[in-house]
Amino acid sequence: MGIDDFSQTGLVLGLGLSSPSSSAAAGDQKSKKPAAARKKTEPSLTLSLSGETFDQVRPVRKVDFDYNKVSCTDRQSADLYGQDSGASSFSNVSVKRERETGGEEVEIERVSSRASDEDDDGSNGRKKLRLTKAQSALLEESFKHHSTLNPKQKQELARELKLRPRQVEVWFQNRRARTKLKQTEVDCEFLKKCCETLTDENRRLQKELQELKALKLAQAPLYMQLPAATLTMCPSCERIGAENAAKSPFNMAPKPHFYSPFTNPSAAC
DNA sequence: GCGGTCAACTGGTGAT
DNA sequence: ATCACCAGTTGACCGC
Repeated sequence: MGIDDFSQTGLVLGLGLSSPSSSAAAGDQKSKKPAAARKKTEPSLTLSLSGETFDQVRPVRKVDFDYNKVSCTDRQSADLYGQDSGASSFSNVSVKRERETGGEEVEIERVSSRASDEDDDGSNGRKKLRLTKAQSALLEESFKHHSTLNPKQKQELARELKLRPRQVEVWFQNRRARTKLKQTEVDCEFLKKCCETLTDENRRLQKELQELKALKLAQAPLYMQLPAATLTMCPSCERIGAENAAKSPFNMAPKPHFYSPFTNPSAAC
């Protein structure tokens, strides 16, 4: 008996938790204490018309009691609400989703021996929810308009998508994280390029500096080409130094006047 | 089998 | 105290 067979009955068999509070969705709003909230809830088995009890579906935690609802959605709503509203949250049946060539998604039921084993010891690994294309599209569309949701928007979106508000909240959190990561990668690339550009510029300027130094050295008087250690500053050279500076090919700041120990300082001054 | 993706979780933090 | 958000992590699933 496959999902389709279930679906054709128009009934939903739900294994979940009945919260003492108004609804699981409302309890989920208090996201800071999900574990505690779950511990307060009671496992329940529900049978209802399809599409009525999606908000009872709870995520699976490895150490938590299996409070997943066992439900099947009808084929008409499979495209939008196909998986999490039931199929992907099966506690004893895992559902493999395959994409047909036309892009339409099909759900293939298969028995999971692991899930069966988990049933034996009462524990369960969490099942992977895959949002349908329609659900993702709607979430993306909503994300375009506002990257964060207020509680009302969250409730409304969850109702539209037939997901729990917590799932919508998680999707937005992860979506923001992905956006941020993507932006970080873009920034990183940009900074890399900046770094390369600056490195090239630095290299070019260093080279230019070397050339200017070489040029300056070539055009400097003989005494200026002598090592600095062999030069002594003339104590009374202000005027002459300034003149020399004015004659400098680089015409920079006035240079102090140096004289060679090999020349006569008094003659120079 | 392995790596990537992503829903879901945990623990921390700041705002109210 | 409660809530929303975030960073980091986990685990299921999928394609190769």
